[in-house]
Amino acid sequence: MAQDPQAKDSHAALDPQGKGVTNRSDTLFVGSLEKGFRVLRVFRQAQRDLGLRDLSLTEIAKLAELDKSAAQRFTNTLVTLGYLNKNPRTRRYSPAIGLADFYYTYILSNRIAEIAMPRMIEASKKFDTTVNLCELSGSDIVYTIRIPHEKARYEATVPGRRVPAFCAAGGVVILANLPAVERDQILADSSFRAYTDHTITDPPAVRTRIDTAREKGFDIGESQIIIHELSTAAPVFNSEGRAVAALQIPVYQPDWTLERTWEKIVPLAIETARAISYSL
Amino acid sequence: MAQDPQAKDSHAALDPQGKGVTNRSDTLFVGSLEKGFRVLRVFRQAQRDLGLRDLSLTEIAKLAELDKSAAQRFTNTLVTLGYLNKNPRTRRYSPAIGLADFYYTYILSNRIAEIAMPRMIEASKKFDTTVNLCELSGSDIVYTIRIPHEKARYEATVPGRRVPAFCAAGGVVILANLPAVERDQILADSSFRAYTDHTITDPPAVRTRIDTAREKGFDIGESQIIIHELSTAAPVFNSEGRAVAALQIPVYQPDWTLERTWEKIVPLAIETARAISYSL
DNA sequence: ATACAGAGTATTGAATAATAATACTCTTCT
DNA sequence: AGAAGAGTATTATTATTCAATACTCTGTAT
Repeated sequence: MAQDPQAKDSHAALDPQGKGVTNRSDTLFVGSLEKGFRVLRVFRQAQRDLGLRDLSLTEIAKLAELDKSAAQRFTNTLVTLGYLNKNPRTRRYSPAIGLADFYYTYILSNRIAEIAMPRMIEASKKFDTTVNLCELSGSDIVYTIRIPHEKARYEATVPGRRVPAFCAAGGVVILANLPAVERDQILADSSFRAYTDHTITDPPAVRTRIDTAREKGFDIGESQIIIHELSTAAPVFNSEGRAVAALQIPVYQPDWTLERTWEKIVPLAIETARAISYSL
Repeated sequence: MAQDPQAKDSHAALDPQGKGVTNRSDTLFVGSLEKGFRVLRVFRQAQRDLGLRDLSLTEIAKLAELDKSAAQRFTNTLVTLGYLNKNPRTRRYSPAIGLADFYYTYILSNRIAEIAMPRMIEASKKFDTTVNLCELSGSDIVYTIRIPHEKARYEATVPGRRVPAFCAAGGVVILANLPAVERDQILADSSFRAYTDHTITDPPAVRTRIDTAREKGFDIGESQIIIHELSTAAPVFNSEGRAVAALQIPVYQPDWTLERTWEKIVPLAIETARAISYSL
């Protein structure tokens, strides 16, 4: 099941276009810190593009665009801090368990996730489906909470996954309910790359999809990222009426038809999203 | 349900007692990188101890033991990189979605988690229970994969959570199957703090519990970390026979009695852990 | 077996880039 | 309205990061 032609999760610029914030060349920008993070990021890239679970020093240096000495210093530091493992036999580096701390820190600071969690668990039991929460990050969405039920492809079940907002149902419903300027900016920053043969990448078609999602209050993506996946999403609003997240429920053909999805899943997604919104 | 007297997740030294690896004072240790991470870690501590979801610059400076200038530089850098949010109104900082990337990176590099995931999903459906995978990190265990079913306390459902190995069922079964020297070292590093009135903290009693777990091949903790929780765990071994993880299933009294847990949950945990082990 | 290439590790002087002090501005509370 | 506290911007100083280099190890090929 499921196919996705080594589709790179978009990633690139997390940079939250500085609200008067300092930029990369300021004296207040600590370059060493960025280099350290660059080393960590390289592992995600290597996984995606090369299918590698670990990396040698020279590979890290190459991918992170650091010289050998710098790579040496940063890997050593990261190992000492518990964020990278070093296999003493192979001398290769891999991500370490310490990295999980950051996700925990983020999620625990996230009121939306906290409020959503019990409702998502409940919703997932209704039809034994996966239920996800996602939010916007640059022009991607990131899955923050996942209640997995289907045995989908591994990456598709892990929180922290990034996919382009324009083609993911969760992204579409968030974009649909954002102020126009923000939406336009994000679409301008998006590269409309296809994940499957069915991915809607034509900009006018993408806009139509978004407009429809705004009118109807939900979106269904058919094989947009994973083939045979019907991805239903509804927006979550905070108390100021801003679309801050999306509740997304994927189901798979042929177990689920489009009709049954409309009938059962759409109302569940909308209702759950609404319940979360009311509590925010 | 559930109580836990503001029990600090232990955290402290991630430091994987350097295997000939450089230490903190080497020229190969980049201090700026550590300071940056110290700022991020402070948020977890603040959550735990102060219940704060966001922090002011001065609070960060105090907690991270940095002067105001340093705090300023590091927060600015982290905001630019997308790892902290800054609320322009309140000027307070909070963890940002970018942090979720690291968990994803780690989990995708983790063969055990990948193999465990589908079996855990299956197992969770058997009795509609939560199923977790955890591994050792210093003297803690960290939950790496969680399939939540019960509406337990929020923190208890989030991957990345840390609890002391000595009192968590998952920790006990891992410790039980580690080489004696390693086990002794970890116990020596542990601070036997109680989470509940029922937590077994007496060192000889802890050792007895561990020995029993080794003999029987599983452990059940009764209200060890959360009251009314019956926590069942079984060890996962890699192909060299090393205990690399634990499969843990929590159920709650009075829905579940100790007897039914023995009868239903223990075999499920053991069987699932074994199935994972065979595939490693 | 031996030699060679490639990769990883350790050391060091140089200077860049991080630092800490300080002055300035804004906010908030009395 | 004024004062205190917090956040921001700027600067000279020097400690810390840096990159070059030499050394050691590992594994492969001859």
